Amino acid sequence: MIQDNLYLSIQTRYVTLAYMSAINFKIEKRTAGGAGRAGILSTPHGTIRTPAFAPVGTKANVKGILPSALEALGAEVVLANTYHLYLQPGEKIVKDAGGLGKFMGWKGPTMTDSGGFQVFSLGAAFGKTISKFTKEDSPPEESVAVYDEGVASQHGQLAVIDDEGVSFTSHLDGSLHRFTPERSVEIQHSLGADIFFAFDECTSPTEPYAYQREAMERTHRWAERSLKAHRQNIDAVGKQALFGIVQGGRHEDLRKESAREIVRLGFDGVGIGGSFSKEDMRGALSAAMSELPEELPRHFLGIGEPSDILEGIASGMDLFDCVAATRLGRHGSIYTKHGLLHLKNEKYRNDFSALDSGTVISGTESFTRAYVSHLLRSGEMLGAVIASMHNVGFILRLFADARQAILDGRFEDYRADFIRTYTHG
RNA sequence: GCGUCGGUGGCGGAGUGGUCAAUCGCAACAGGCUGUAAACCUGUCGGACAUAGUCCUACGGAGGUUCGAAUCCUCCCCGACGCA
Repeated sequence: MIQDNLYLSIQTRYVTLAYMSAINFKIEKRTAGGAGRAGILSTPHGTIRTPAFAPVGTKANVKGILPSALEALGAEVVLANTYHLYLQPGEKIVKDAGGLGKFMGWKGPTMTDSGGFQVFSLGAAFGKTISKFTKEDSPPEESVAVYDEGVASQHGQLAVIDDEGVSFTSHLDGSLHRFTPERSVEIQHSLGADIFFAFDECTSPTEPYAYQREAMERTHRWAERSLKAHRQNIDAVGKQALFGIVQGGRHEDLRKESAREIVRLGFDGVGIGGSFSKEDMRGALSAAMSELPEELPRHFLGIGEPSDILEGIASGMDLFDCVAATRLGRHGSIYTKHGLLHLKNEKYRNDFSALDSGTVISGTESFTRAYVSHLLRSGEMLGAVIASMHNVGFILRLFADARQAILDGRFEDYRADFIRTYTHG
């Protein structure tokens, strides 16, 4: 431990001399015999106790949840999206408002994703069943297109990649736009989040190895260009930290290679990206982790569901973000310690029990399943609000409990207990 | 009382001689959702047989015309409107 701290301080000094990182990360405790850790991440807008969950607020709002409620639920950081804010209202508005946090009324730390994921979701995954996670048994060619033909480009997608960057067709009005790594950095400087990500290419798991390598190498070149663009803005360097993103699909050799390269480039932190099939996540993750230095904070992009979160924490991930909590809630499903539950189902119409008995979630204590079921059925937005709050609160509680378990030296027990109850409730 | 227009599956509402167990919307029932093109999407939705498919019962009621009727004719019941 003493050696670790010494190593850390040397690293910190080195980084300080070189770039004056806007953030500082300190590991407090590690899981016994495992890779997991609890730490403190200091940012210009406050500290984040890790492992931590960043509720996703794509368009500078966490759907259905006021910042004050978010704070009460225990959130310490939120993540917004470059692509969406660039299109609407435009990054200048956000900058003029005083930055993302001020604009949205959130006092704590913020993050922005680079728009890289949209290269995927509006590109390779466009109109297909592929998403952040892909099921092996649903081949993409059987997918149903749900997009507006008039908006789609002749490629059948809204984003087309070349080595220099990506051309986008706006999903809002069909207008043509272009992102490059430099442009993404420039926009994210305007958005002003404490932590932001390098522009990357997220690939579909259905792509062959050769393409996974090609995309990974492109992501690396983009990473280097992103860093260069960032460092040219001295003002931003002191206020914002830049995370590079590890890609490489499901291939462990690519994941290792990518992790080494992203680390070599000298980012303030590392994001693990990608679209997975359930089976591939663990292998890809552990391969990448094996190449990462302890002292860099690690963000597991787009994860996740409770079991995946615990898997990530056990593997040594520090930060997570995911739309599932809000989306599931908005669509009528809630997390409980016994698993996911569809509140719109008939059996909850007269279920006057708590949303998840025994789990106290700030602001939702007085609502019953029957009440929220009624609100959801009748299309009242309060139903979506309560369910979203509940889910975000549930996930934040999971993180808080997991963190405490790490500090208490009983993380694996906690994880096993949670999973047992959650999947066999 | 006379006249006109109507009565279709839980609701709204298409269909106006065969390709109709009947387009579509809503509701209902279930499923999906992991760096948000998502307050969204998908499936089922008369009954029976596990499915394909087959059979049964159905378009206010009863008759009739026809090879064949939700669709045409007659009478009856009900509704809206108009005239007395």
